[in-house]
Amino acid sequence: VLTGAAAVSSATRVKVMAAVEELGFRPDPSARALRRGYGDTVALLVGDIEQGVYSSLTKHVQSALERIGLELMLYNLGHSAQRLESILERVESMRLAGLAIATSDVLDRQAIAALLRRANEQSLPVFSIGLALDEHAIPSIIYDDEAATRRSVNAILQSHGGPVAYVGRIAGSASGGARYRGYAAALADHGIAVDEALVWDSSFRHRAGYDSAKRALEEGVAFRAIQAGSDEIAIGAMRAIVETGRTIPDDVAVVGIGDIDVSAYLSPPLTTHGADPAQVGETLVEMLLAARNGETAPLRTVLERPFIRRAST
Amino acid sequence: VLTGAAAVSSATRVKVMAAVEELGFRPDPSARALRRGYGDTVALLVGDIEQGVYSSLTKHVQSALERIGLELMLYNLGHSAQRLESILERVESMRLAGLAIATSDVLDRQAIAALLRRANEQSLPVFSIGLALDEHAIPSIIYDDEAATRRSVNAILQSHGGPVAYVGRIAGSASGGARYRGYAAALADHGIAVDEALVWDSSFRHRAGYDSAKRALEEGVAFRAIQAGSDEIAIGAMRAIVETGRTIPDDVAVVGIGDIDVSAYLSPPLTTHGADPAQVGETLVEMLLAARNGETAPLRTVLERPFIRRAST
DNA sequence: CTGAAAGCGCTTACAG
DNA sequence: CTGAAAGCGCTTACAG
Repeated sequence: VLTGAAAVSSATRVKVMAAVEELGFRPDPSARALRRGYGDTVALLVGDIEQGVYSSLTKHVQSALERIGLELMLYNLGHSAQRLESILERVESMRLAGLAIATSDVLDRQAIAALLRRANEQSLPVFSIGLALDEHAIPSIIYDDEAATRRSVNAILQSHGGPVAYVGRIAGSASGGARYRGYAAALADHGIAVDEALVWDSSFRHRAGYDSAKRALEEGVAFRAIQAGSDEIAIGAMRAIVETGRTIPDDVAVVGIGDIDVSAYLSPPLTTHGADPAQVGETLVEMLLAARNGETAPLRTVLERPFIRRAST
Repeated sequence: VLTGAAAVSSATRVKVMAAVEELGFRPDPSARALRRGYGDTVALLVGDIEQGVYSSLTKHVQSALERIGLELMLYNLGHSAQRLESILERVESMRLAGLAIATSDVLDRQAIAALLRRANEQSLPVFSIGLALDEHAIPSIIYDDEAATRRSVNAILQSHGGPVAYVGRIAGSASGGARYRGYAAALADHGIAVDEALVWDSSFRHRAGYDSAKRALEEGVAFRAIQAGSDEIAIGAMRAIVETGRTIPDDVAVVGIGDIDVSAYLSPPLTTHGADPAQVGETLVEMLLAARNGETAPLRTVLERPFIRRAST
């Protein structure tokens, strides 16, 4: 009766359901997982739960999963490829209902191979959030980051002029790369060549944005605006700008990407590109349900980022 | 050999271990949980994963658990008592290795009763982080928030004078309450009575701090400094202060509590009280190990918050 | 010290 | 349509 798999008379069904109600019967998840081969927990591997974009993603994914009766097991990658391998190994014996990897880090061949092995050998549904892995037949939910920064850098060039610097062309970050390409494309739209002195690598954290901008300012590099690779980077850069006696946006305009909670409450509030974690959670759930029913979900879902103009530009 | 429970000759042990190595044998977690009655996953229930203090806590708890071979299952309470009940019900059948509740919300009798039932009936180790439940025999890891705000408000009164306002005496929040008591105690230390016009309730979010401060400023309430109930609240209040043309700290000094990542990169950087999530993770693991071995861990662990002075005071 | 049996709570085929 | 058996992969007692 409970699995709905067998033909049962409605009289029996009613009796069974009454007993379920009376006894408060709940199928045992461990026993069910043991017998079925898969349970009701989904592993979510995030780049860094301390970053605003990942914590809000986690919140929405968890509540979306909960709505269809699934549990969320959380792993923090800490942007380490080595940790990914060890987590995949741990997870191997776990009879998961699904695995979602949410990181902007480019995965090396080995890591992708490990993911694919897991997906195929165990017929475990694997999904990617933020990183396009659809070429590897892994359904992916991504943002069009290149279009986003291209749009904002074009807007800055028109309203404030140049030069525009880019902070956060993070080595080994896919979204860092896409965001940088959008920046370069916007410059090309205006017939401007990329000046390597105005492109600064960094990690995704506040400190990285602060350090990059501080160094450039101290070295006397001239720029009218900054497009950052994340809101955290932008916030760090803003601090460096203010600390060295400059004003935002009059001396330097700043644009982030991600729209974390705090961005609207900075002084000045940060112009940025929004995200839609609730939509990501919904899409992931749809993909899980499709995989469960043996249907094919679209391999690539692309979400647009709304451009949010605030006083930092 | 693997459980270490039986007497085995060393020759056999070696042969078994060799086979384990060769075959890459890993005990099946579902089967083990089914037979033992408990598995290797710990449920962590957090107040709101989007708040910086909870995301860094989650990160450190996960990595501490991982070190002793445990998995973390995450639930977001969203500061809702109703959600707590439904999560406890879900979790009932899950054969958990432990359950940790991390929220600053005061739990009502019913919720505490549900927690205790779970702990006793199923002999499930239950722990509390941030909320003192040691009176109910639930081991608790807490910060001395009252001492923290008492110290900072005393420091402000000496360096900047008064009046000092308090934002975030959150209805139904234990830490909001403790932090408010510290504020009131510091005023008493200076022979000052609490002025209800200077105490503003709010939730823990940026918007709440912004709204409270904005309203007070527009109504012409005079104050020289603000002690906030969290860093997020402080950030919201800072925005309202700057927006209405005042300067921090010259017109209004601001102190937060929690030391979230962004606080050091604000303009001006926020004076606040630190946290030690790594220590919380370690302590939780010790408590879990003690419970597993039938030992008694201390029922109450109190962590001190370091006072971090930055330019907002 | 070794080996085999019982049983955790389910689901899935199968006999009636 | 109903009922009972087999088996998922372990751990724990028990017989030898």
